[in-house]
Amino acid sequence: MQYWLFKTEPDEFSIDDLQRKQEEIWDGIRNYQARNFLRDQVALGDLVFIYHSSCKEPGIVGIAKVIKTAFPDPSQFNDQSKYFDAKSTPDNPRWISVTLEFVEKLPIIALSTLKSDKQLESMYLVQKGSRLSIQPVIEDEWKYIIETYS
DNA sequence: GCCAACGTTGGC
DNA sequence: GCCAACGTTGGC
Repeated sequence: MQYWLFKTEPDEFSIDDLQRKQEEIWDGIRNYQARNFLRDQVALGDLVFIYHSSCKEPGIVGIAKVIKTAFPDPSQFNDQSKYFDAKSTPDNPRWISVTLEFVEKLPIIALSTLKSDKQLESMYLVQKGSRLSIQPVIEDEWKYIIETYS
């Protein structure tokens, strides 16, 4: 069992949207490091913190579960999509999606809270320059966050 | 809107 | 392969 943190902008797709739809193809990831995690490491049954970014109160807002692993991100072939990539072909897809299922909503665990917690100093999310939209969370961090803040 | 910290592109 | 210019992320 592995743990992850996926960022999303709530204006685009929020935890409430996921709760309403129950499952969602996680598309639009256009960063190679994040893509590599999706392609090579995200496994069936892994648990994911859903994180709201670029919004009034950034933070962890819920939990989801991986119910389908690496497949070509459909949006890269859709020329109507803002994620369309003309250089990607079905034979050699460049971008990868997984499907997430809603598990639960959490009372927001604010970025400022996580940042000020000494126990979480080494968490990737709070590192300077951390920008990855798909990032691993180590088991100790996951359990500590659940026990302390949910 | 600002800007630090990256990531990508493309000429050489 | 180097690196300047440009683009993006995302907190504040």
